[in-house]
Amino acid sequence: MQDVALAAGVSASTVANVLSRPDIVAADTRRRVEDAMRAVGYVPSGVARRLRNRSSRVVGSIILDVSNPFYAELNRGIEDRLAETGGLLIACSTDVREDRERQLLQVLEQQAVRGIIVAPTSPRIEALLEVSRRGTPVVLVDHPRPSRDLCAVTVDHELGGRLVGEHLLSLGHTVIAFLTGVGQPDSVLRRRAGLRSALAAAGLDPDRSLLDLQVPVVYRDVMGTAVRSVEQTLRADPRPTALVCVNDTAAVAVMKAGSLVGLRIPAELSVVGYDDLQFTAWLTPALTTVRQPKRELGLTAADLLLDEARQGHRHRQVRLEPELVVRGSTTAPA
Amino acid sequence: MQDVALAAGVSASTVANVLSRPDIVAADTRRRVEDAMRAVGYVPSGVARRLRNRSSRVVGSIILDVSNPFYAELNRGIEDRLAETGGLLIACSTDVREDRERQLLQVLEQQAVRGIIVAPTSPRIEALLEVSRRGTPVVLVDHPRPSRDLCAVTVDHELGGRLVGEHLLSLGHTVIAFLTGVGQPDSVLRRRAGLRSALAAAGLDPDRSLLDLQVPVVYRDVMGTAVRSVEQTLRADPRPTALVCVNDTAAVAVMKAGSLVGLRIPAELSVVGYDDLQFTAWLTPALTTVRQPKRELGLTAADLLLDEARQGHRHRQVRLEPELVVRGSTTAPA
DNA sequence: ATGAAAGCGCTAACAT
DNA sequence: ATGTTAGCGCTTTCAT
Repeated sequence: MQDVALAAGVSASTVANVLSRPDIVAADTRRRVEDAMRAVGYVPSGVARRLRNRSSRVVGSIILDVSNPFYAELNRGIEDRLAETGGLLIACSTDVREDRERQLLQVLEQQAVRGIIVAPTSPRIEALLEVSRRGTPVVLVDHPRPSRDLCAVTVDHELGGRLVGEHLLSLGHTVIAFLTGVGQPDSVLRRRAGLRSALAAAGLDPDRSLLDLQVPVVYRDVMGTAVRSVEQTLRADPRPTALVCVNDTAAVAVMKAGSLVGLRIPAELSVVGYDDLQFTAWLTPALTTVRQPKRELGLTAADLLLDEARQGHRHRQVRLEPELVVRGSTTAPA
Repeated sequence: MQDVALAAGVSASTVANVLSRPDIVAADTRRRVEDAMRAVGYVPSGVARRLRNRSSRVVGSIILDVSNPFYAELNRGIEDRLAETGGLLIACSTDVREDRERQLLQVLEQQAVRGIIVAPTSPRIEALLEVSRRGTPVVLVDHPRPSRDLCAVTVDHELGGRLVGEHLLSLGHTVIAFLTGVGQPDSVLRRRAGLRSALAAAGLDPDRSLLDLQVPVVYRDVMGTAVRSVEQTLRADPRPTALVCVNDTAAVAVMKAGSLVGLRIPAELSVVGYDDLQFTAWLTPALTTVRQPKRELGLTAADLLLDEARQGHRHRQVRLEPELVVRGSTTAPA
């Protein structure tokens, strides 16, 4: 900055003024300074600026895994909203490790980011509350127990489950399997509750008509896991005519497993996913699933975060609605 | 920091020493200071530290689209490598807009990040060279014309094309269609060159045995685009017996389009993708494709970037090899 | 072993 | 309209 000032024959503060309040600088002085900047190859120090100003344009997000399509789209929503006002996103993955979440939280707080958007690995949010209390806004995404002291966006997973239940009931299914891994997060439990409530509302006994299939997922052998799941479904008595999967990836694996064991889908078994990843529309049969408003989740989270800077901000809890997408993988039972 | 010093009954510099050189502080003083930090709820200012130190733990990446699985995995590789030394990633998307790339580059440089990893939108890299010259290391990913003045990682796309060609030839295909959008990047041109060289090596005339199918992609109607592509393939004379697609997503769409028009794949048409996204293994038929070393690309880029800080660093150009993955979507022509 | 002091690059109140 | 000046929170000599 000093160099620029020298080259332009003005003081450093005039250079500063050209940067932050160009209107108060005389037009030709401004031009001289701008030329000098270019000549010198001057790059303003965002770091020094922030030390002075307190304000940062960078927001952090801490989510499970940036390479998971669901979170990738979520992040994309955040990024798009931030970009509208020149903001940037630091996207970090935890791999569901609580220690990593804590570490990332700490680093981001020290970076003095504008705020942090977190899809928490655990329901315990004390650490998040502390960060928020110290002055770095925190927004929760898809967390089970929204706190009055934090903004939050969630998806109504119970509705998601209910929509699936109602759809299958309307097709005539009365025995349904619900395929999950072991030790599922709250969102899955809610979905299950929604599914059961739909069955109950139709006069069925959820304990008899909903079969819980908890399968330990072997990551090196997803296909093997899927085949076992399908076999287990077919062996059950009474045999389920529909299989509701914990997410689209699982559903795709299950459909493949079905074709491996010679099962016709949907004729012999209807399959339902969750998330609505893009390619599921292009499978054969195309997947019936529940669309999560992934991008909207990110947009809303960013909105809430940006609003924290406003005078008189009040924490809000927003709930978004998922949407049933009926395609070819479900049909009436044989 | 002053508060902590007061609470611990020491000077600010002792607090600073506890932070950056704990060993030179007397054990019990250190304990007193650490207690005070906790009591006060002290969070060191990463910003001030960087203004003093020059060093940042944050790396930026500028890629096409974080929600594209290919780039998501690339970023994941970068993030994983950085995490090993406490580094963080700011992941940004350009949507192939050059102005956005320029803007992001500028913001990241001002943030004084440790370095920037870029998958450039265009072959013109002057701006990148300038940033690098001014002191922010830049690493190129998958850029066509590696510069001697920048580190770079690329995938040997020509090899990728050749592998596909050799595979199809070995199955007995002699008329092959190559499906791309219009105005393809250099990487696709190289793949095409590899494909042609394989045909030539087998004694075929590439101009006759390779049919270029450039289809304008309508993003709102990917399926329509796919159907038109398949129809165009089938109408060509001589009729191609294999369709090589620009990427896995296109290949999946094409397979779906095939099933819509009653085409049996691979019996009547072999289909090949590119990238090896996870779910392609679970399609029916599973997709024959070329695996790009997505995560390795990220790991290597991060390695190169971190190495820039080393005394005596020399810019390097690393080329990674793709790998043919043969699955069910290709077979001998009827 | 600890503290005093200077300064990283910038901004904004105040003075000219 | 422009310049002077006093920090923002930290690190790092250099004294003590």
